[in-house]
Amino acid sequence: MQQPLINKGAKTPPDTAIAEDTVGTTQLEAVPEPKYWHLKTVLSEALDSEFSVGEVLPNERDLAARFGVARATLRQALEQLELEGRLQRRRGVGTTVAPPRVGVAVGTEQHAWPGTAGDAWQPADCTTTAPPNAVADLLGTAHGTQVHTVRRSRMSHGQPVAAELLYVPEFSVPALPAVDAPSGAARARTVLHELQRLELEGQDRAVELGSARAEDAKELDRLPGAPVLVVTTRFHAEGRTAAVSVATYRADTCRLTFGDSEGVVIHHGPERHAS
Amino acid sequence: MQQPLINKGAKTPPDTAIAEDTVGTTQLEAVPEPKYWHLKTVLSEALDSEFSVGEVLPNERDLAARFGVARATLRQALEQLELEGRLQRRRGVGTTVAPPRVGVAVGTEQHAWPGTAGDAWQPADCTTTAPPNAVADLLGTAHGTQVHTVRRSRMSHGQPVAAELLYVPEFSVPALPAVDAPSGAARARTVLHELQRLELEGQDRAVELGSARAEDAKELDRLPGAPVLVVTTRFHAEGRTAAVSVATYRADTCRLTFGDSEGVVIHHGPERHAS
DNA sequence: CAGTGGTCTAGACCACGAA
DNA sequence: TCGTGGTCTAGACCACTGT
Repeated sequence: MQQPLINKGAKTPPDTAIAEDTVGTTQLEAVPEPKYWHLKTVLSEALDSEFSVGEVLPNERDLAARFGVARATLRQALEQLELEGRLQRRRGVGTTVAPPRVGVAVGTEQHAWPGTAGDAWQPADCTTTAPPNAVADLLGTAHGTQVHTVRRSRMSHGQPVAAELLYVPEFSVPALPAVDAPSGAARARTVLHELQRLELEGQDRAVELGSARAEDAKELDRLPGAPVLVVTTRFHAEGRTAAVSVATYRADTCRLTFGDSEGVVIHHGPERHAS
Repeated sequence: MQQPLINKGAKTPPDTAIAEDTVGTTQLEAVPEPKYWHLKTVLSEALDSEFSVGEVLPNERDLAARFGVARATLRQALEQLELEGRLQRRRGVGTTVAPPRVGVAVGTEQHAWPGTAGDAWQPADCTTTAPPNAVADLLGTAHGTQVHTVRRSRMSHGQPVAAELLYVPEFSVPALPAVDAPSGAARARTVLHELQRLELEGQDRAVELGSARAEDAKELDRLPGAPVLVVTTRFHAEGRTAAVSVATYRADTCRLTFGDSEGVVIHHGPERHAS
C-alpha cells in the first residue's frame, strides 16, 4: 500500500515531501521544472488514483499549505487541470473532479440547415443586429448592415455546452421584414423555417480557440474569459453565403466530434505515455 | 485626433485615466468589471488602432506602470490576448503583435491515408512504443502493446504549426517487423507506404483543447503547457481501427478548417459587435 | 454568516535571447 | 552583460454560494 498523495481530511503541517521525493528521483534534469508544472503532474496522478468523479478537493489554501507553495502557484496548476477538463471549479462552492469530456457531434447531423428537425439546438431568441465586421465579411454584407440574429443554445447531459449566434441576412429570408418583426423565440423559429426554403449547396467550418464573451459566459455557466472552442460555419445557397453561425462550446467540458465517431476516448494530461 | 491609448516611447507617470475614464462612461454597471478584463479590452482596441502586425509592445513593467496596475494583473490581460491569437510573447525578446491566425485544412486533403503524396506533413521519425492507454483503447490493442509510432510535423508559412504522433499497430503493416527495424525518417516513410496497401474505409475525428506536452512544446516553439488543439483521427480499414493519429496544433496561431473554406475570417475579441 | 474561489498587490529571483 | 518574459511569494480584499 502506498502513501496517499493527498491527505484528504487531515490537517497536516507543511509538507516538503514533494520537492525532495519526486525531484530527487529524476535528478538528472538539466532544466529545473517549474513548480506548478510538477505540481500539476502530482495532482493529476492523485486524481487518477485517489479521487472519483464529482468528489470535492480540499480548498486551495489547504492544498497550497500541504504542498508548501503559495496559493498563486497552486492555482496555476489547478488552472491547467481545469483547462484540460480534469477539474471543475466554482466560486463559493469548491473544486471538484470533472467527468470525462462529452463528445458533441458537429459534423453529421448537420448536412442540413440549422433548425431542421432533430438537431441538438434550442432556439432562444431572435433580434435584428449588426454583426461583427468579421461576420459581415463572411456574409458579404457591408459593415453595420442589420441582419436577423438568432440565439440558440445546446444542452448535453443536462448541462449547457454551447451558445450560438446565427446571422441570417435579409436576402436569405426575403419573406420576413427585418425591422418591425417582434423579438423572441417565435420569431427565431420563423427565421429558421424560412431558411429551409433555400436549397443548401454546402457548408464549411472552422474551429479555433477563443474566450467567452460576457454574454456567452453566463449562458454557459462560466466566468467571462473562459476558454471556448469557436466553431464558425458558413452556409452556402444560391451561390453565396446565406447564413453564418458562430457557436461557442465550453472547451473544458466538450470534445467536438466530426464524422461518425462517438466512442473516441479522452486524451488527457501530457506525459501520459505508458509507464 | 484622439489621444493614443498607449504612449509607445515616452516615460509617463502612473496614469489614472483608465479607471476614471472608461468606468465613468458606463457607470450603470451593477457588477464591477475586473481590472484585467477591462485592461484587455483597452489593449485590444489599442492593438487595432495604434499597432501593426509584428510591432513590439512596451515591456510588461512599463505597461503595468502606465496603467497603474501590478505586473501580475497586466500579465493576466496579456495572457488572454495571447490565447486569442492577438499577441505573441517570447522570453528574452518581448511582446509583439501577432498576425491573423492561419487557416490549416484538416478535412479535405485527407480522405486518404496519411503520407499520401501532397499532404502537409513531413515525417520526422519512427520508433516502437506503447501508446497511451486512451489510444490503445481506440486501436483495440491491449494496454502496453507496442506499436509503430511515427512522428510528423507540419509547417505553415515557415512556422511549425502542428506535431503529430501516428500510432500504427503491427497488424496494419504485417510486412514490417515491429522490433528490430531501425528508427528514423526512413522507417517512418516505410510504415506510411505500407499503410497505403490497405483500403481506407473511413475516418472520424475529434477536436479538443489540451496543453502541450514538453516534447511537443519544443517542436512547436512554445513553452510546455501552451494551449493546443488536439485532433484525434481514427482510420478505419478491414472493419477495424487501422491507425490513430494524435495531432496537436498551436491554438494561438491556428484556425482549423473543415471543408473547402480557406477564406474564413478571424473571430477575435469578445464584445466586438459593431458599435 | 462562514467558507469557497476570483482578483489584486508589490515585491523577488530566474531563464532566455540578443548585443 | 542587460533587458525581456516566466515563475514564485505572502499577503489582502472581494464576490459568490451555501446554511
